[in-house]
Amino acid sequence: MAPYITQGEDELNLGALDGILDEIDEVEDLDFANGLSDIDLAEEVSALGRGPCGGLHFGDSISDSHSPDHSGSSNGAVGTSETSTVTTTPDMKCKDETCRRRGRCACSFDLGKVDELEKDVGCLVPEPSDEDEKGAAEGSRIAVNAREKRQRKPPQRYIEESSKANSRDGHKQASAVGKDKPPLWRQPKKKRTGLVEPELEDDSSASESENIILGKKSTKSVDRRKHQRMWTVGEVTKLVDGICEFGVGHWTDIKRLSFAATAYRTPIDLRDKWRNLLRASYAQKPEKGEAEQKEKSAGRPLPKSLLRRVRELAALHPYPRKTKTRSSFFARNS
DNA sequence: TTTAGGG
DNA sequence: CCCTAAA
Repeated sequence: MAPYITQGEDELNLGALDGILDEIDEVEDLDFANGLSDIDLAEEVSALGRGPCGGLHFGDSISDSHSPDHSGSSNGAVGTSETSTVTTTPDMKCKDETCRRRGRCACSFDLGKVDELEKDVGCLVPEPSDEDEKGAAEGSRIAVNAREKRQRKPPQRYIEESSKANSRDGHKQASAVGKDKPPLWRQPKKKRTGLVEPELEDDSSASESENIILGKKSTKSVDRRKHQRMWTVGEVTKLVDGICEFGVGHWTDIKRLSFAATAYRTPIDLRDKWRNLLRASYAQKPEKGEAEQKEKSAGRPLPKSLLRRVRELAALHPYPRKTKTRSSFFARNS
């Protein structure tokens, strides 16, 4: 094969690699979905099965099965049928928001639009995206290459950051350069790991690859984005699902359930992603022009269903919890 | 400790 | 994504 990447690379390859890296992640995800890793596939299926916040869920307790706290009531009990659902829910831990949120579940468009949903689903599972196909083809080859490279790649981490940090702020970042503290951005302390944390997805592939991009010749434009893990549709789906289930706040709960298997992606990340999603959704909502939408979608095409759900949730609550609508609670009580 | 907001 | 302030 062609010696794609060798040791003595220059900025030339860096540029190409940059674009490639992006695809690598996708490829990885795809591979998993193809059957290499059941977990990812399961996630996709689960998310899809539920569709819009528990619209069609079958009894698949694939990944959500382990919900000790909520006693699996969130397993689609919401959208199952607008009738009982919570009959056997012994408000063991239902404080107020959680219970209420679950009951309401802003997604009301699902049932009426099953047809559309089905279409979206169909295009989502089998072939995530037309782009991916291309990426998969040359991505697989690259993946191997990249893997080899990252293996022998020295632990060269934030050399530049140290000097920069020193010059800039010199907060506590400077300490974590290359000494004892490994560059683990967010070491999963396994502290509150009540449930098993397989960490199977924690292949340091993406993280390491990122390093390559941050070559020293990157000048000084890489301050905070040490590593950027790309959010795939599956992740976003899960995120939206979790938000729909537990509510907009409660990132911890969402992380514990929907993202229990995902080592990275701390609650804060979830929140950030949600914010970005809101931005995207809001930017796209008023615009009916297809041209602009197309451009936006070009980067990271989100399934229509996903966007719809985001819009729904966004419409329900701006970003942070609104007024909590506590008035309604009181009104009902009195 | 978690959430919210800003960079 | 990272950091900081407030609950």
